Amino acid sequence: MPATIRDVAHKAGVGLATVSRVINNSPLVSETTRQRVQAAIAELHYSPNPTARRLSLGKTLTIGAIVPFFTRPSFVERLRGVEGTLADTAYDLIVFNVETVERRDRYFAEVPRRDRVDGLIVVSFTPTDEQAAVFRQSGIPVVLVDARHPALPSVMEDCLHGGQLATQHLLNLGHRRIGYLSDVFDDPFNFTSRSRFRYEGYVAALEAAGAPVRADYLKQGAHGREPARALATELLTLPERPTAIFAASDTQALGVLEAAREVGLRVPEDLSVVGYDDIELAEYLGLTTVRQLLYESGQRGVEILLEAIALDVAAPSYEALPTELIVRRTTAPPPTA
Amino acid sequence: MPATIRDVAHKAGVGLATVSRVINNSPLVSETTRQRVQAAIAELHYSPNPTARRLSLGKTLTIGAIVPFFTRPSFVERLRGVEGTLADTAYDLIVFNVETVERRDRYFAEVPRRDRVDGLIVVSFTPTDEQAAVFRQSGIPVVLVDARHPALPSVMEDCLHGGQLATQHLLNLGHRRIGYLSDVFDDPFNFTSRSRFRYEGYVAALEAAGAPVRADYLKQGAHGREPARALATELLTLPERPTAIFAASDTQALGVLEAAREVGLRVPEDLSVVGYDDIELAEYLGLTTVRQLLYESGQRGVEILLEAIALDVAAPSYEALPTELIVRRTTAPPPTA
DNA sequence: CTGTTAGCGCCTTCAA
DNA sequence: TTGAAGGCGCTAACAG
Repeated sequence: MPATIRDVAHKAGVGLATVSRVINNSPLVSETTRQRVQAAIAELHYSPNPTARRLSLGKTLTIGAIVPFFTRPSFVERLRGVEGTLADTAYDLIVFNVETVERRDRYFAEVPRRDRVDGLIVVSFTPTDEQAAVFRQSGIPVVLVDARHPALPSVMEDCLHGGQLATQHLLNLGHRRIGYLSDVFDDPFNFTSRSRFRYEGYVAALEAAGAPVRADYLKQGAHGREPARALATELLTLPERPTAIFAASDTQALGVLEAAREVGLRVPEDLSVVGYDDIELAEYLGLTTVRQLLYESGQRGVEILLEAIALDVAAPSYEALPTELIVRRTTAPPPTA
Repeated sequence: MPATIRDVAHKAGVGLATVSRVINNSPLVSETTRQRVQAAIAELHYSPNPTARRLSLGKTLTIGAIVPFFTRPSFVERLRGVEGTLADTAYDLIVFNVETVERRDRYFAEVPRRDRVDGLIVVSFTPTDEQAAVFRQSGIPVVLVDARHPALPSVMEDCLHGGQLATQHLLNLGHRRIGYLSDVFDDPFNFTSRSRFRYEGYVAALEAAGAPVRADYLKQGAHGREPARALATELLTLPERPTAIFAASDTQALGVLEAAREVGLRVPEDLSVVGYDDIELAEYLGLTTVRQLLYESGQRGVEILLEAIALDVAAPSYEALPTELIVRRTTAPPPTA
């Protein structure tokens, strides 16, 4: 049985309210009584009961995070940013891991409640308009990280910028024939189609450099290494094959690497390859790639959330996070024809 | 402002207690009033305020997990087991990520409190005797996962078994000259020296098979791929080199693979290699390795914790989890001499 | 079976 | 500056 505020008040010979004031750093306490109270607090190892505090304040002092968090290392890294930022505040973090749609629907229905959390971070999931409406009606601020919705505050990497970075790097090396390989673009009305925006960055860079944007250099298929290998083989056996390939994910870049090996092309001498994501394997294999600010995305999400809580408004917004090019050993100038 | 129990009582024309009884499935309610109350609940979209519930019950309905959770994928997997198991209970999960000693000490001091959590899971950290004493005095059950302490309930992989598995596999393939490579054993009084117990399993398997345990086949050094590469080179340039090497971690196995390449040995034709951990790279490279039941360790930890909470006792215990051998492409019969 | 009442521990007016 | 008292929403005796 931990000591209560009453015990402290008793021991210090003051009223409950005074102890409360001391705990909350109210200036309305004389120095002498403050010290007396603090002595009593120390003696009793007192610390206020969080639950009672929450009930009395009408706040949960808790932030929820709904995350598909074990499916990919990148999600974990974002969550790390959330936790790390929250650790220095008075808020607890409750984690809701989503791996199935049932789980997701359940959490979406049960978690966004005033009496459950003071705010909610949703990572890597683009809500439908209905789901967004539910979030808004919950009365608590909800911030999207690595996703975007017009009705909600969102933090997301700048895919267009990432695509530009990668392409510009190849352009700078002297490449003009650059292929793009990705999974099929999502619905054009989906604001979070990453590969689509990466492609737009690719196109923008090419056009700015006056390089041709060739339809036969765009290959799309299912996600994964194997499909990417097949697509890359098509690219590499073209009459006029590209001298560089930008893959929309590292996984797909691995497929490109395999295809190059099979076709007998050396990387980077004969073919340059750029990936996207900077997964663990990328470093091991020396893959040039684009890295997102994962930790920072979680951090910014929390910052925006805490601000929304403090101001009691959660205006829709969109914040783009910059990306970073990691140059390793799979890119070089094109073969001198 | 969500509806309160009072609103429901009012609308249903009953007393507060009756609503409470309905919420908590008490049999002491007539079917008719129960239905009336439930109708009111539905109409008002009522759901009980968790904070008030906690205060009244004197329980937090919350479990804490202290995890070094972003430093390695395996920790995340264990945490996943914790979350998944808790998801089907009434408990919330608060996550405390530890990446620095300051953070650890702070969490160890602040988190184990009755009014904060009902129970605590500590992952992959072996407490000192003092820390264990603090846990015990906190009055809440604390369960160790992937660690062990004589004063606390613990769940940990059976390292000895893992070492045996790996060695037996090599023995079965016909190897007799098997090297062991690991980081330096921890203090012998540390119950969680994994590489030490893996070595003991290795020795046990060799002895059971009547194979020699040679001192020159045991190499230890700093953790990491590079040191392992150096150690493996020593092993492979021995006058009578081993035909197989068991590395205490996949990372170190990667170093062995590199060393083999440098020395001009083919894997698995000339040299078999077994790792430990089954990291992501292991699958990519086809490394034969030992996999632990990571998810299950978190799950068991929670089960033990919930039981301790229910029974209000947390007797020290130790539960060993089995390990699994994953045979891939780095092991084969030894070269026929 | 059901309603009334007294807390759970803390914060916050309102008086003094 | 300080203390007393009411209330946050719910549960659990205790009477009826």
